[in-house]
This record gives sequence, C-alpha cells and structure tokens, in this order.
Amino acid sequence: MQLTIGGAGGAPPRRSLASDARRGQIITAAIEVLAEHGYAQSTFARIKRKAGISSTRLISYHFGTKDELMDAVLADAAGSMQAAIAERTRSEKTAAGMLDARIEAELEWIAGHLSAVRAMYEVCMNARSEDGTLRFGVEATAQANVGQLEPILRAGQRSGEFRAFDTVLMALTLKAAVDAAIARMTCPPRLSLAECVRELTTLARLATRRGPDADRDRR
Amino acid sequence: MQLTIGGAGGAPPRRSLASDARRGQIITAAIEVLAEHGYAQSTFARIKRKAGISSTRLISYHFGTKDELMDAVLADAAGSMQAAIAERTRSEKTAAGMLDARIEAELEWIAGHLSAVRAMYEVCMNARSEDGTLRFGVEATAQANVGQLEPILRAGQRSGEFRAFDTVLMALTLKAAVDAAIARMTCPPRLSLAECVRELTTLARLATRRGPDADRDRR
Amino acid sequence: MQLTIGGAGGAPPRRSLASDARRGQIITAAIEVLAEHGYAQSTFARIKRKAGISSTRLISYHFGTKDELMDAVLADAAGSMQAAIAERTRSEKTAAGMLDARIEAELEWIAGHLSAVRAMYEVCMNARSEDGTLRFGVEATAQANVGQLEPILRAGQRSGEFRAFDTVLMALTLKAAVDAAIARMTCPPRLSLAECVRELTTLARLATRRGPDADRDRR
Amino acid sequence: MQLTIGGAGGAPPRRSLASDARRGQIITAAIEVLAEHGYAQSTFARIKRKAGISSTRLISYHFGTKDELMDAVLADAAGSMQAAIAERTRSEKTAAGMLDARIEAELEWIAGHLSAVRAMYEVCMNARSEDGTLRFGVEATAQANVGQLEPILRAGQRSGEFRAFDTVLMALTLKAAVDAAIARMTCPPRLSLAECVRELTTLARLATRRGPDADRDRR
DNA sequence: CATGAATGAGCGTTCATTCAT
DNA sequence: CATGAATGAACGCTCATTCAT
Repeated sequence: MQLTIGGAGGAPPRRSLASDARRGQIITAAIEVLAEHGYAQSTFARIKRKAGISSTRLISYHFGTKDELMDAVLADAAGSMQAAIAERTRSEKTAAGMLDARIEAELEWIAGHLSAVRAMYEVCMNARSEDGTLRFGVEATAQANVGQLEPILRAGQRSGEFRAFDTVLMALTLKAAVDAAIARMTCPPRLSLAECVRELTTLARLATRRGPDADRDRR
Repeated sequence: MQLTIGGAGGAPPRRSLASDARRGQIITAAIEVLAEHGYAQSTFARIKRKAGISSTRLISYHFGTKDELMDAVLADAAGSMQAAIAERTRSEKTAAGMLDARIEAELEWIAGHLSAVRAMYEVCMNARSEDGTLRFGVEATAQANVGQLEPILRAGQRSGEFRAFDTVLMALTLKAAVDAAIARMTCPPRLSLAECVRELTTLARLATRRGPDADRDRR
Repeated sequence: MQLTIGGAGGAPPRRSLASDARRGQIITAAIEVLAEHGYAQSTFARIKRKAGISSTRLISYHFGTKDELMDAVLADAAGSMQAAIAERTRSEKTAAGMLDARIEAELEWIAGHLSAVRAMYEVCMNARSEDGTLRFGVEATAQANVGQLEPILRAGQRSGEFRAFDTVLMALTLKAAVDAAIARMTCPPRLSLAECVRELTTLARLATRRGPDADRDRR
Repeated sequence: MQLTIGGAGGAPPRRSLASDARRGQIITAAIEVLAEHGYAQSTFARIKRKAGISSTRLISYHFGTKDELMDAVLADAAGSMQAAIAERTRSEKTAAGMLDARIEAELEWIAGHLSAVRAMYEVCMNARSEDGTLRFGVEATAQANVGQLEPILRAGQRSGEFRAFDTVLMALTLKAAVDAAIARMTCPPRLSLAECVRELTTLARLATRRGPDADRDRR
C-alpha cells in the first residue's frame, strides 16, 4: 500500500505536539467509523461523534479535505502494517522462509488490527477522484500488494526453490488468500490464527515449491 | 423506513411484458453505473442518464426503493453467473473435474462480464441496512461463495482425491484467487484468459491433491 | 356542516350499484385513515391499503381528485350526523327542550362515531384551495355550526325562556363545549356519556336561562 | 430517523447572541406561514421566503429538523402567552377573580396575537411522530389547558364560591369557549374584544357560581 | 368498471466546505 | 489552536395526477 504521502503531509497546520495528538485522535475515530459503517457513511459528522469532538470544523481544520483525511488513515494503517511485517521478515534468508514469515506476520497483524484492515479496504475500494476513477484503484492496490511479494517469488524461482508460475498472479493469489482468511477467523465456524497460519503456509508451499507432483503437471 | 406502498409512491408493479423490458433496461444501466462510478455515486440521476430515460421517477416506479433496485441488480447478475457455471459443471463426475470446470467456467464468465462482476462487488460491499450492517455482508457473501465450492472439496476428501485441509478456508481461498485473476487479466502486464485458467487450475491441483510432496509436509 | 355537494356528485361515473359500493368502501377507508393519521398523511396510498384495493388509480377513478374525495367524506359524515340530530329534536317544542335534545343527540352521535368526527375535523381544518385559503374555513365551519343552533337561541330569547346574550357567541360556545366533551369522554380520567350529557345540559341551562342570579349580574 | 448530529448535518448550535436573533427571525416567519398556509404547506421553502433568507439550509442549520423548529415555535408562542396571563392573574386572590382575570387576559392576548394562536393550533393538531401519533396530541393539549384552569376551579369549589361540577370538563369547556370567541371577534358580524370579555365572563359566572337557580337544577 | 405506465414538482435532509473571527 | 455561521448542491423519495388501453 506504499503511499507517496507517507507519514508526512496533510492540512495547513504543520506539526505541533497538540496537533499531532488531535490528528491521531481523529484518525483513530475515522478508522473505527470506516470499519463499522463503511466509506460512504463515514461522514465528518459521524467521525466527530466517535472522536468526541465538538465540531466537524475541527476535522477540516486539521486535514483540510476529506480526501486528505482518508490519505492519512491509509498511510497510518498501511505504514504500521508494513513496519510489523518488515520486522518479522528481516532475518529470513531463503525465499521460502521469507514467504512463510510474511504470511504468518501478515495474518498476525490482521488478526490484531481488524478495524484498520477493514478501514484500509473501505478507503481503497471507494475513495474516488472527481472524475470518478478510484484514487487507490485496483491497479494501484494490486501493484502495492504485488510489489512486496513478487520479488520474493521471483527470487525463489531464480534460486530453484520455486517451480515455474506467473509470479504476478501468484502474488495476487497469496495476498487474496491471506485476506480471505480474515473471514475464516472472524465468521462463526471460526478457525484460530495458528490454524490459519498452518493452512496457508502449507497451501503456499504446495503451490510454489518445485516437486514431483508439480513437475508432472507442467509441460 | 416505510413499507413498500405502490401506486402513488412505490411498489414494484406486478410483472408484465412491457414492465420487464423497462426493468431490464434500468438494471443494465445500473450495472454500468455501478461498475464505472461505484456504489455511493450510483445515484438515480446517473442511472437515469445512462438508461436514457426521462425521469428518476421511472426508476422508483419500477423498483420502489434504491435497495430494491440493488437487490434486483444482484439477483440478475448472480443468477446469470450461477446459471453459466452450473451448465458447465453438470457433466463432471469427479471432484477434481468439477473443481477445474468451475474455475474455468467462472473465469470465463468473469472475463466476459467485467461490469457485472464489479457491480455485484459494489453492491455486496456497500449496501447497508438502516442499522448500518451490510445487507450482503462478508458473512453472507462468504457463505454464498463457500456454499458452492465447499461441498465439492468435501466430496473430494471423502473420495480420496483431495488431501486433508480446512474446506472452508480452501473454498474462500480459491474464490479469492479467481477474483484476484480479474486484476491479472485486466491490468497492464496482462495475462490471457487461457493462461489464467491454466495457472489457477494448476494451483488448485497442487493445493488440493493428495501427493508425495503434500504428504511429506503434513504431519 | 351543510354542504351544497350533499349526497350527490363527485367524479365522472354517475351512479351504478357496484360503483356506489366502491365509493362507500373508499370513503370508509378514508375516514379511518383521516382519524388515525391526520389530513396530511391521508394519502391515496394509505387509503388504498386501508381499503384493501390494488391501486390508487381506483380512487382517482371514482372521485377524480383528492379534494372531491374529501368533499365526499365530509358530506357523508356531516349528513349522517345531521340526520341523527334532526330526528331527535323534531318532537321538541320549546327552545330549552330543543337545546337539551340537540346537546344530548350530538353527544350520543359523537360518542358512537369518533372516527367520523375526527375525520370531519381534519378535513375542515386542513383542506385548502390552491390559493392557500381553507376550503371549509373557520368562517364556513362556524357558520355551519351556528346555523343550526342560533335560530333556537334566538327563538328562546323571543319567547322569554332565555336571557339576553350574544346568540352567535353562545352558539359557538355550546358547539365548542360539545366538541370539548369528546376529550372528556375519551382521555384517561373518563366521564361517561350520560355524565357528560348531564353536565353540559346543566351548563347550557345556567348559561342561557333567565333567572335571579343571571339578572343580578346583568345591568 | 437520525439522532441530531450537528456541524455538517444539523443540531442547534449552542446559543449565542447572533444565533438567537436568527432563530427569532425564523420563528417569526414560521408563525406567519403556519397561520397563513397551515402546517402541511409550511415548508422550509416558504419559511425561507417569508424570513427573507437565502437558503433553507439556514433553517436546518439553526433548528436541525422541522420537528425541532415546530417545537421552538410552540415553545415561543405558548411561553409568551402563559407569561402574559400569569402576570395578569397574579394579583387576584379569589377563585372567581382569577377565573375572570384569566378569561380577560387570554382573550386580550389572543386578539393581539392571532397568527401565533393559529400557528400553535396548526402545530398541535398536525405535528406527528414517526409512528403517526400526534406529538402534541389531544390529550397533551387538553391536559396543558386543563392544568392551568382546573386548580382554580377546584379551589373555588373548596372555598364555596363555585357549585359542584366536573372540573375537568368545565376547564375544557371554558378553554373551548375562549377559543371559539376568536371566530366571533374575527368573522364578519364582529363582536369587540370588550364585548366578548363581558359575554364570556358572564357565562363563566353563571356556569360556575353557586346560586338558587343552579341549586334547584342539581339534585 | 378497472388497470398499467408514466410523470413533474416538490419535500426534508445531509453533505463537505468556506468565510469570518 | 479552535470555533461559529453560513452555504449550494445533491440526495432518495413521495405526492396526486394523466394518458393510455
């Protein structure tokens, strides 16, 4: 989700201690509202109420426009997720190891930040420019996701750890699988985080590793 | 929220020949608008324009409320997709065969109905009831998808074709993989439909089939 | 409430057996809706539902416009009330006797036709012409009410039964007192019909009769 | 129906000097429109025009919803009427004196505030909650009126000034008589305010006072 | 006698935003 | 740093009515 906006940027007031606290308070409220009510219903009025502030004016004061607030939400959530994942994959050397570590780290972060995940989702799928195009469109989102995973897959193919496959589609699939696991962990006939990690790492290995079964199927 | 009334004020007039044509015309326009502009921007005014009709009143005349229109869009699109898939999987006998046929049929339908897919997506992820809950929530959507796929996976496990895995998560993953392939087929470094089918059926086989490699990994 | 429209008149279809039944069915439904929901909310849609018919078109077919329907409601209710009262006062000869009989008859009819009373009320107080003036305005309503009562009062003054007072204001007051008794009979700390009759006839006697007390107060 | 929100979307901004002026301006306009056109036709658009403001948005900004505006109208009018009456009755000691003073004061206020009276009337008889029940129903209105008058009547009975009668019905009747006098003062064959006061106080005395005539009639 | 299709006008409400302090 | 006042545009929806059969 790598955004150029990153951590810095937004509205007129450029940094101060109290200002940062306010911004954080509003972002947190916005994330909860996004997760609960979806993008379209995430109005300034609702965010104001959730944040316990007195006027929507305070939001536009700190973030300027709604788009900028959403940018900030996205940057905040995506940044913290990437940081968590990066820390866990740093020590891995093999492509297979990095892949497993990524899956485990991402699942763990997701399980612990369901609202933030949902919020990122809502923003990416709904935020649009004036011309109607998605501001963080399918392409952008796909590329962001792929950007992290595909280099690992390519490295694995070069090193001979992985079989031949389309690395872009595989990256998309693995990302989608991790996202799908959210539903598996949260909806009624639940699976535990640990079980999901085991299932998905197994699946990833079977899907990517070079092996007799895989070899036979490819021509 | 008022119950549907009818006459002066709203309910769907009981089907007639001319009425069905109008409904179809409006549904088609709604699908296109949903795909282009997203749920929140799919206003009656935009749909009116796209359908080339003279008044938004005509929409509420035929569908009552916006929710009912969206229901009709969803029923229309989902129905035609399921019909297409059902026809293609009917002849298959083995679980593996049915799985492959499903993936191929679904990918083909998707590739030929991108707007409808996007529209279904927008409705499912955004349509909410008065109380704020998703009308076709993650659970409902997940269950619908899982409902089609999981019985096949379970049958395959019983028949010994498939290895042991969580059938629900696998169903979710395979569905997510198919959806992810949309991006692979449409965004710049494109893959053809045939290539996607081959990649995904291969992936599905590796992930589900009982085999030496899979056996070794499971304890 | 003497209306020129009376029992005859209305929309295009001029009398038939089935048509009259339909008209009656719709009028009855309209009265109930008026009593329950008030004039503004007495829409064709609601009346349609209450009458159990399939389309609002049926209403406009039989009555033309909403105003004409309301005229018919008023004529129906007012006519039946006047008829009931007239029958009871016919046998009285003295002004005092006619006054008491009127009060008793009107209170009885009201107690037995609360919905119709309420409906008449709603129509008279709310039905307006295009120019914004009340179609059965305060004047018209007042005159209708006064028209029945005032001649009796004047006769009583001429015959020496009644003291001197403004007959118009007295007529308005007595009518208002009877209407006020509705609340006394229907709201929680209820009074019975018989008690109301006794209280109001007593009050009317005291207010109208020539007597030592009254004489002393007038100069 | 949404709770009041505020900021972007509606709640009454907490009183300020300029704000109160605007509120007063809008309330005055609303009263005039209610008196002229009735409740159903008292739209924001009409009130805007009458108040000479540029947008209906200004109304919802200051009052939130239409119901809240109507509440404010009612509170404003009823408050000023009660204040006027209270001031005039304060000095009276006997029940009969208080009753006469009330009638005179109320008639005077009414004669000077016909629009406000009509507006209160329109709001009470027409404002309804979501469930269709009158927000200031017959019961509530009756009780409010009765609440002022009945204690006086009861006190008069205890002190022996008044005869025995149902105090609630008498209160309702006297209130209705005063309201009826509006028509007498405004419709063509007019009576002056002073004449109405004399007629009604006489009537009230005859109806309530203990006396030979009254005694004879009661058993 | 009854119905279906269509319609233009208007409703109250909500939206994010801007101009002032 | 924060707030109050104001605003134009758009929303979905409901209204009674009319033109066809």
